[in-house]
Amino acid sequence: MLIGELSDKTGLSKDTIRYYEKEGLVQSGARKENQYRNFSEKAIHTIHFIKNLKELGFTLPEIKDFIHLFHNEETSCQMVQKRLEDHIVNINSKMSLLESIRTKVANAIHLCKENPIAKSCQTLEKLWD
Amino acid sequence: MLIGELSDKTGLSKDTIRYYEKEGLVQSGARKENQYRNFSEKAIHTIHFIKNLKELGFTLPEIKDFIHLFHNEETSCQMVQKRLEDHIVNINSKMSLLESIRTKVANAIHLCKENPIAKSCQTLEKLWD
DNA sequence: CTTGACCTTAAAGTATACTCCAATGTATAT
DNA sequence: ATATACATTGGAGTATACTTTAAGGTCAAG
Repeated sequence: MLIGELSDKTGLSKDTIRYYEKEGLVQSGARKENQYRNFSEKAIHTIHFIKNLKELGFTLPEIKDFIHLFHNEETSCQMVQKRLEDHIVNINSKMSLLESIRTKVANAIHLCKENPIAKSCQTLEKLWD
Repeated sequence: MLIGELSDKTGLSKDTIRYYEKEGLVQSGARKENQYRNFSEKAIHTIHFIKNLKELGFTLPEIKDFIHLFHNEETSCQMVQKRLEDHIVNINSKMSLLESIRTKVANAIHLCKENPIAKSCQTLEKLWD
């Protein structure tokens, strides 16, 4: 199928598909005589796979790695698990960072509420010194 | 003081200070005759203020807004509180997104652990279809 | 044979917050 | 006079995942 059809079937823009191909995430096989890309049904699955992994917060290089894993006979479930566990570690550290920020911002809001009439904002003063 | 001294006193690189000045976050006042920037003690506080707000996850344009608030007579604590509340809403939505991703990834890991011997990884298969 | 709907490429633009570079000017000590 | 340690500028580079642009080739229908 041509790129437009693949685009319609996956909801991914044609430009994005070309970009993914350039990055080695999707393959179009041999070009037609007219130089048009020629995708197989498999490309639909590949793009589906990419979308699912994007939703899990993986980057394109990481997703490329997953695609290699998927096509490699040697791949064990443990290898996949390892990637997922590394990923969850990253997610956890991002969450703790956000959590600590949230606490600080919540405290600042609390300070504002305590002195609602104050002409000068205690929160700003505190950030300044 | 010259930019190098300000850099030493704040721990911010000279390039970053110049960048902040260009963005209107810090002011150096009138140049010396030799065209060197001439910072006052206040610049130290301003940079301190910027750093504190960066730690709370604010962007430079947002921080610039806070600086304006700080220097404006009209600023009420409520105006500050409003910014903080908007910010916490953003933080919360980022956290829920991460939380939902974490759940999905944890489920995938669980699936890997359930079938540790499987030659083909159920998790990968599931992402593919 | 022209119109319109396809397709192609390379290259630049977007957003954010710097960081680095090159070329050059200035101040101070020896 | 020179070495060294400062300072200046404009502009490019970094990372990520696209999106947009410009200029042009291909194909089927009327």
